[in-house]
Amino acid sequence: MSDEAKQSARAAQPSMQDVATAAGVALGTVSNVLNHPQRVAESTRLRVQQAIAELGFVRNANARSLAGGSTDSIALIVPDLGNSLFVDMSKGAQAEAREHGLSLLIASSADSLAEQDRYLDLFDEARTQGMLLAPMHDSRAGIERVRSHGRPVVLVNYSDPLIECCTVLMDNVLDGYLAARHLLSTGVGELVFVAGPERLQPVRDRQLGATRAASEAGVELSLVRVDAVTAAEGRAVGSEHGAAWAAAACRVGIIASTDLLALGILQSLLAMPGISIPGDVAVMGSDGNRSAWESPLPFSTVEPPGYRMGVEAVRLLVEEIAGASHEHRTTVLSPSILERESTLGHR
Amino acid sequence: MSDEAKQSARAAQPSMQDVATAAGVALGTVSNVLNHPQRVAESTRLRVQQAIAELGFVRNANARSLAGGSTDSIALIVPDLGNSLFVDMSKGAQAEAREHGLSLLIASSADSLAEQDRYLDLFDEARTQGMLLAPMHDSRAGIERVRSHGRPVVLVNYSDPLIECCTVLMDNVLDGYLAARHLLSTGVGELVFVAGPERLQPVRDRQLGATRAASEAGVELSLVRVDAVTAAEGRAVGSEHGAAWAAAACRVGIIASTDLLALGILQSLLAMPGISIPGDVAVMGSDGNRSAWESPLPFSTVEPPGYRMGVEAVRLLVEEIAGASHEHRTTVLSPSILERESTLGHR
DNA sequence: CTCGGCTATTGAAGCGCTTCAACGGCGTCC
DNA sequence: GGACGCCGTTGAAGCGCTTCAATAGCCGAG
Repeated sequence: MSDEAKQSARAAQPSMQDVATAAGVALGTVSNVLNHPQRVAESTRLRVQQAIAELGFVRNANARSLAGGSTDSIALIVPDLGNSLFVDMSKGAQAEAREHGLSLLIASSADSLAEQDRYLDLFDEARTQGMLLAPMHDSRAGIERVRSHGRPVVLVNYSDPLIECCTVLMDNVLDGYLAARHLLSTGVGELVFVAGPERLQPVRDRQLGATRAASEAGVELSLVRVDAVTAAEGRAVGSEHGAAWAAAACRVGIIASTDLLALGILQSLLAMPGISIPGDVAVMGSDGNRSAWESPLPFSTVEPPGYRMGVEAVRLLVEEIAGASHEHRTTVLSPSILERESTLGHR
Repeated sequence: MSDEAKQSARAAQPSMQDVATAAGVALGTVSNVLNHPQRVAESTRLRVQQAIAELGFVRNANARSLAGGSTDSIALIVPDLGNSLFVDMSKGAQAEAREHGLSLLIASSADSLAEQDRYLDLFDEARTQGMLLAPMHDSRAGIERVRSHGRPVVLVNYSDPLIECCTVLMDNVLDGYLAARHLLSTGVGELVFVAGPERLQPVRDRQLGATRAASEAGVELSLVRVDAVTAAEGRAVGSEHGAAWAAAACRVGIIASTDLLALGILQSLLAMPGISIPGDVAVMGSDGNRSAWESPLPFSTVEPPGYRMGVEAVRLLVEEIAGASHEHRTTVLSPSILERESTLGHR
């Protein structure tokens, strides 16, 4: 039997018909054993199950969903698994998917729009029940394409007012607001917001929140704009402005629009002699990206509710899949502040 | 047309037959347009393509692979996407998969054997070309099941001498060896290895390497064993032994068998007054897990070659898929040392 | 002893696609 | 001008499964 099993495996895998023949029953009975066991007499069921085991039969999911008309998987496409937000999100999504008896397939578009489109199409063709997408900028065409095929898409972490679908966001305005409030509470007299490219919506929102907090407190907030939210850009900013910040009349609070920027800024500031952190300059990140935490000095940041975003996104998707009368909704979750050495230790 | 498209999307998606009818050609011709365009006259091709666009036709990948007999995707199953090793691995695997025209599906078993089995079966039933598995301990049954169905599996990061298949490993003995050598080079006179549970092969190997380096240098290496490789256990170890380490006659070098342990140890040591790091005690991690880098003091560690492991694993898998005469191989890649403040700054 | 009403099983009709033998039209060559 | 070959196209036969109407077998009620 071992030989026999091995041989049949080497060649083509055994089909349901093979199982039926081996068990001396009809094809439909095998199907019933698998899908409606209560319809089958116990003796028959046992015989079929034994045949299945002996032949090493594996259901063909492709044929199954062809005949049955649907699959039980959903997909999550994220731009970068290196960002811990998306890892947390995938964990939440997976847990919630299993609650609903769905399997979650994860794909990373590696920050490439082309790759994102490839996966959208792949999952579209695979007839998944629906998709969760943490879209890149300019994803509209791909999203609309999938949606127009009747396949629901829930957006996560990024919204597009022109796309009409369920969305799960974190409150990036609050993110910036909390970051600024935290810095202000440590006694800084001046704020600097290091912004990324205009097109990055989360970054824009954080700026808005920070600005609001600053004006509420009557503190000046100045702006530094960079072309990319990377550690390298952060280092450049630090080198360029570090001396001026340290020389300011009052203590300066820096809000980096992402943790990678914060990392770079800290790296360069710490390399400059005579600047005390957080004495002269206090620095905050604002997206809780753990892969930026390889820092010479642990820095404060704002943590996004990644896990809950994943959970909520699956809930919305499941509702839309089931829903005859579904109305698109947007869920907004709040981030939380994470205080560390780059801002504390002084008043 | 917009209405029409929307309607057909709401209901069932259009099939190839629908396209054929719309374009006034036979079913087979549509298939040819999609799969062998050069066989079709240009005028016909254009007509068909237009019909496809108008109907919003999407190939059904399930039917396709049923009829065609194969898919073009492979899967990667990892225990935890929170560990940056597996994130790097998935990036490498994805890049290499695309080189070969394959799509990579990623699944996380969330450290649950049951979940790992679920995904093994899911991908088995989905008739993927093969799987990459970073197995959990005790995975043999599931792996053998999939392999016995004729579906190749490549193991990553963990080997099992009882399972006969291609494997990609990092050299954990070298990992421990490098860590110990690095500490010795900074002038420690005594080494401590903080080991995890016996059953964790990588941890055992690191201990072996560290032991070897210690004996080569004629330095004593003592052992502390913990039940789990977590930050909490690390803190417990630090609290228990910290004072003794600091009081030792010579400078002590601590090798934690994982970065999470190192993190915990550092957290507790730094909370104890009067201990200088790396003056009295130097601490190293040894698996380069970036999610443990939220450390009060950046620590040295050994970085695994995650990306290259992903690439190599896909290569082996592709070879086995293609290979009539395939011989199982094991590729071993070397880690590299990462020096930071927890060990440097003193001689 | 018959018949209605069960339950367990069967067989066939698709699901949407790929593949391939067969076909028809047309230009070529002798 | 007829035979030949070629290219573009067709139609049908599956791929492995689900579903469902139809059937067979069985029991108890009449």
